[in-house]
Amino acid sequence: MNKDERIELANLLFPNIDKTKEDYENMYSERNLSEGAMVTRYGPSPTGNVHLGNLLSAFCDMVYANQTGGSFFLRIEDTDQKRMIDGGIDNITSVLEDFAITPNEGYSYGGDYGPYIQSERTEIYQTYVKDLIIEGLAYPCFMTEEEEAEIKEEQAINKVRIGIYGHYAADRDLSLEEVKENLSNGKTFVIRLKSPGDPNKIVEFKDCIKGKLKFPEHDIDTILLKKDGTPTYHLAHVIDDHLMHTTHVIRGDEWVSSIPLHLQLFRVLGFKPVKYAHIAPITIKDKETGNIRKISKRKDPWFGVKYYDENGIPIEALHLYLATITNTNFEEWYLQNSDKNISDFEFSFKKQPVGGTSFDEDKLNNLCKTYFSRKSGEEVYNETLTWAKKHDEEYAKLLENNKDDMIKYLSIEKDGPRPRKDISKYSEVKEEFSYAIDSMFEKENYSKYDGDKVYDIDLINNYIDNYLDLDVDNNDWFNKVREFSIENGYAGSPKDYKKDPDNYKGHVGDICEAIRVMITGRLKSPDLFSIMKVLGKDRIKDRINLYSKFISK
RNA sequence: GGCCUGUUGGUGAAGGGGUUCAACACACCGCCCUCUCAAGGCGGCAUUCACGGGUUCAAAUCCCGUACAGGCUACCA
Repeated sequence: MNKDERIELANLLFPNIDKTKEDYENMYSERNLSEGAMVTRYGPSPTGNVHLGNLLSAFCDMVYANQTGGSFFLRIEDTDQKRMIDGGIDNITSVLEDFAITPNEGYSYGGDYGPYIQSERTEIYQTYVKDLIIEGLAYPCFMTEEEEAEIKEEQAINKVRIGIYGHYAADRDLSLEEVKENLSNGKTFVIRLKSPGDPNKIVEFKDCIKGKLKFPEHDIDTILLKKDGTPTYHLAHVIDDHLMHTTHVIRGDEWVSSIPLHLQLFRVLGFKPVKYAHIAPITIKDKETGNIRKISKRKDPWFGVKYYDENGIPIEALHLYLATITNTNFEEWYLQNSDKNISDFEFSFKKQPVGGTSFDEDKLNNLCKTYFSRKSGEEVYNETLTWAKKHDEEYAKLLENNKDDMIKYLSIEKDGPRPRKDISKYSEVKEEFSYAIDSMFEKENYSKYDGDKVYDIDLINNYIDNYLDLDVDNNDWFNKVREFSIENGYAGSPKDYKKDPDNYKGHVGDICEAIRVMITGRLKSPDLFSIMKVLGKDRIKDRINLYSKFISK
């Protein structure tokens, strides 16, 4: 076909397309950004639930765009109407919101480069394809899906490369007359790329994360426009990221084998290619088989996104985890910079893992503990309350009614360079601080105490009445306990006791243990004196009475 | 079948020819601190980097092969 024929063909195929690619080039002008600013995008398909892997890639998009003063946008990739699920799009935006991953622009966020949903961009794609046809770089293919499947089956049997290329691309050089005839016979068609690649040539390419990669040139006549006129991912990706002026495409590494195709499309369309950063999938070592596999929603609860909210894992702690798997040096940096947060860290593609990243639940847990340890008692209180309002209304009410006490308890051993590190989830607060709320303690009190010792109530009452002074500091308090111990036949320190156990009834620790169990109902607790201070003498006495009732039962 | 990619301790991983290169973190164990717990301190935990061969004076690091794992090979993304 000569050019005139191709123009006729293009008009025949796309009679309703009256814009030209120049119109769109002018419509979406270059972004006004400083040198080095990265424009990234998250392009989910509304075909299922969002999972951890999606979150990781969106997190990367956000972090790189933010730290370079660029832009991070959300684009809905809904070109496959068959796989759409109800509420899929709303689900995406609400998950992003819940996880504090905030695009600067995009679907439902606005911006100058929209529409940010591919189903509304069909005309744009068709305009570029029409141009490709005029240029002789694409053609209509009338092969049915069955015919194509047969070819591929035959290729598999003959052990040759699978795909529509070379002589398998039967409709590549149809004459205008043949096309017209097919059309008048009512045959449907797709538009294929007339790939200019030579598979004997090698394309070299540098991925921001994976480094140098080599592939044979792409020579398959990939489908650009489906039978229904909608684009395939490949075409939509290249056109959108060009028009939206994306600088870095960060995506899962299941896409690396498509790089030669995408690079070719950029060239054929006359676009400047984007930079690619392919991130490794999140994997897990299967306990049964010992194999590494992608994490799955069914087997691995943390893969689903609901898990975090339901279990009371703070979003910021999850961000911390995402940051540690995004850059392998983040963790060390964070531990050394207790006063800084994620936005102070400089992420780099060079420090991004190349192979699979394995999910490490222990590490997440530890990160959560570190997160809580760096929050003040009041912050922990507020966040826990917010969480409880959603998941445990009864407890939320108790928290609200006991705000002052609760904050005091949550603040124990929080100052200084080694803050307490005992909570890893909001859901643990209720259990960990079971002694903190009087009404709760009255109900549950000693039911959780699993020791078998019975403590001497008179002894402790004697101590409370005659020795306890809540207005002193921790050292003086403890010296007083020691004094009391010695006077009552207990050793002043565990060491003294160990030297000569027969000479003593026990040691200070036993006295403290008795007090601890009586006022908290447990053998382990944060600093005892701090708890006593919050309670005050009257409530301490109440609890001892409670204990006496408990043991007389 | 073809084309890519990966494989370092109980776990997550650093390191991409020599020089503390087998870092760091988590977990675990031991000791110390200590009224308990958490935290913290000290120490232990891969003589060796999937396996085989090659290049080199020198390899976890480069090359080839094998095994295993993952991805792609859709009118899905």
